[in-house]
Amino acid sequence: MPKLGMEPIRRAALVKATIDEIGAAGTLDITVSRIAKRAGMSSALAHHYFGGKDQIFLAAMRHTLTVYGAEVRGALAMADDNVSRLQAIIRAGFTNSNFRREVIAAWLNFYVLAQSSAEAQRLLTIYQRRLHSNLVYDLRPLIGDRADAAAERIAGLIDGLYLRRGLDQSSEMGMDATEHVLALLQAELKEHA
Amino acid sequence: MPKLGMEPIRRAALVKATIDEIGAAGTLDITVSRIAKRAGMSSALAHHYFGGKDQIFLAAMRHTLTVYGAEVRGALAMADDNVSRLQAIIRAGFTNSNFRREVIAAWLNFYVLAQSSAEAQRLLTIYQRRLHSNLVYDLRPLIGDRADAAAERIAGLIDGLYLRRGLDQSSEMGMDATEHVLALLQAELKEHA
DNA sequence: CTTTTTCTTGATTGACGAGTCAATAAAGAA
DNA sequence: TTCTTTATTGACTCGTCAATCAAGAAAAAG
Repeated sequence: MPKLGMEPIRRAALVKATIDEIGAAGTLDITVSRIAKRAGMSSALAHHYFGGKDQIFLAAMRHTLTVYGAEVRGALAMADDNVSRLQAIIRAGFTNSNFRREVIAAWLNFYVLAQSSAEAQRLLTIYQRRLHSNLVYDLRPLIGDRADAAAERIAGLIDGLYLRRGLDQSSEMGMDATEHVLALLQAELKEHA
Repeated sequence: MPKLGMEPIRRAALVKATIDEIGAAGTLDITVSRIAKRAGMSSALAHHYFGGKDQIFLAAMRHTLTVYGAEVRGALAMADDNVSRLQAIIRAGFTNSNFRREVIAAWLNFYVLAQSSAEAQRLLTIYQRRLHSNLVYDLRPLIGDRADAAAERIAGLIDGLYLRRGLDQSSEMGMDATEHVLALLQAELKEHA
């Protein structure tokens, strides 16, 4: 019973199913059939809309990065001064939604994928650059020349703590990760005085 | 022409070949046959000595962690006071050998593997705990109660910068990563005063 | 009401890969 | 020498999976 305009619906369902499947398996070693079944359609249809497994993965990756980007933008919109904007950026990285199993699995696997896929590499670089430039934008007025190096450290600590907390997804450790990065931020600001 | 006592030699060759193959592919999605061919033997022999693909991966992971551990211990042996020991630990994470393509690929993939393999998870936890306790050991005499939180931040920054630098293995960025973590160390120490 | 477009899948193909096994060969033990 | 242990592989099994395709079914267009 073909309703028209199915394409965007199917694509969205496949992207979600892909992320869930990655989360369930912990790997990119999952089959198109399982993704399609989870999304409620045949594997042939998945191929029809995406063309191949690789493109399904890349779509899932784009989606993950888009969601993260939207979260950051949302948090930034509610902050006015430089310091609270910086705090918002930091907090956005450690929200509960970012600590769901599937999201963690997706990020880890995308890092791996970036080693063999130029497009994945590109997407990840965009994420890194955006985070860096967001940080520099608000750090510069506060600490001037030190902004770049400080941003490098803060971004590194965000990624590193996310990696460490993601591994043993034990309870709510996103809390303390946030505190650690905020502490680093304060140290970077105080250093200037 | 079976010489006796081949087992350790074969195992070592397979472990090395596995890491190289992971580095070449960027993935754990590699075949036992290719590993075996790279190690100069038949795939049947690989199965004979390791029992299965999973165990080959775990052996490769153990080897990688062992090498890293040895590097740290070596660096620590040449330092006497607390501060230079801390600097040695930090530097050990960013040596050239840790930035070889295969080593980076191995680490990234082991993080992914830890999501689906209890044993891999265990090994990675050991690494994290050891790094943390090494840092605390030398931080405690310097900053007391602050040691634990500071160690968390330093370890997080080490992992995070390694992740970021490993992705775009552009030139010698291990240098600046080291500087960043050393800067954080100084900030943590100064904070105490 | 026929034609075209969109959507959908079952069946199939073609390839590949993990793990097994029987058989071979050498070295040492008895 | 004969027996046993260790090393080694080619061939094979069994399963899986990505990708293709021809065909069907429903909506929209004419």
